[in-house]
Amino acid sequence: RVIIHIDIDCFYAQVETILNPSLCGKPLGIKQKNIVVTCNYEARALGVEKLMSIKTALEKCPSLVLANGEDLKKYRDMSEKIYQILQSFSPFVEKLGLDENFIDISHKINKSPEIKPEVSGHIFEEKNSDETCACGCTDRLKEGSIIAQEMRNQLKSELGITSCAGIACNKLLAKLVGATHKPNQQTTLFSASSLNLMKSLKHPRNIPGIGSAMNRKLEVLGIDTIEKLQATDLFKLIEALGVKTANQIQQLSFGIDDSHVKITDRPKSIGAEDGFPTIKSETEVRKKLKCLLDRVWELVEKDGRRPSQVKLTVRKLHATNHSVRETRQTAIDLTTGVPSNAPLGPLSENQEKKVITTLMNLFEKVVNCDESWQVTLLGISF
DNA sequence: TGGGGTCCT
DNA sequence: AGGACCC
Repeated sequence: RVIIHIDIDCFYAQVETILNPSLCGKPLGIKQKNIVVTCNYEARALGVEKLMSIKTALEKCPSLVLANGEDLKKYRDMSEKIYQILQSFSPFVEKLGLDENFIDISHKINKSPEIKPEVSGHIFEEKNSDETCACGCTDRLKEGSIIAQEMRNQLKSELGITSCAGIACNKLLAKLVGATHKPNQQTTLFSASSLNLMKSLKHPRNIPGIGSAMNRKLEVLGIDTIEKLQATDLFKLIEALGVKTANQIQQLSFGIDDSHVKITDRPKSIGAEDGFPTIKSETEVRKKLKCLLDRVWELVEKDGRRPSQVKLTVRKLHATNHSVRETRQTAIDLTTGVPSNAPLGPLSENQEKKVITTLMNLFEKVVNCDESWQVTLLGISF
């Protein structure tokens, strides 16, 4: 296969700069509540990092300009335009978050090209990559790099967006190799260098698919390098992680990933949440929920499908000083009064009343109304 | 630490 | 319903 991974450079910061060109060239951070969730390269040069607290960021970089990124609408809109452009190259596009996409272009690769393609962009380990694989994949990947370049050129010319691309024979390697030259560059991995790319990650935690929980289990086993993960006896790994996960992550450690690019279709859930210092009364909760419902209903209406379930998310300030999230879900019937096949419109008063009542009932299952409670986040999801 | 999502158990 | 993972 030939898989391309496209990753937009500091996505939120680019969108803000396109919407407000006067930000261009200035150190820019995108803030959500107390956190700089991402920032542009000017800010990074001055010491700002992703997920840093606003306080620390301003200490490091007093000239930092901040844009509020709590409402994701602008980013969703740009993400959709990016997706549409990539889809014009291949129907096999999978979104990961708002700013990353995998594209399978295997079917677009010329079986017998008249002229041998040259690579566009970087090659991973250029020096020792002069061998051409007997199966023909080297030329196929080179052709992939040309297509990736065309995709990135089009994102730049039509949207003004710069991006990175990785080109490889599977999703794992495409994503990893694309990150080796940033920003606004692309890198191709020929399969002979796969093991070297994996080893260059150093720590197993750097493999996508190995998160903090699995990493902790691996460290208990003394596995703290990719090579140790490769060399670990599979039965030992199965004992700790279960057969499926054990097999999967040991394969990943060798750069093997058979997972397919899964076409991103309509979302399985649509939600909105909001965090805040603290809420202590049910009237405040009701008000917050109404506000969230208006926000989420915009998205639901655009989607067009009639929700059949609602989920409430509540984050409580626990006595032990750290917070806990709980969810409650129930069926909901929003068809009463209208033909059940009628298009979804703006939220009627009846529907709003029904949803809010349902949500308040769910809320009472989460908080014990006799005792005092503090809520620091509410979320609605359909 | 934020405001989203997916899939598996 | 929660927990793991991703951004």
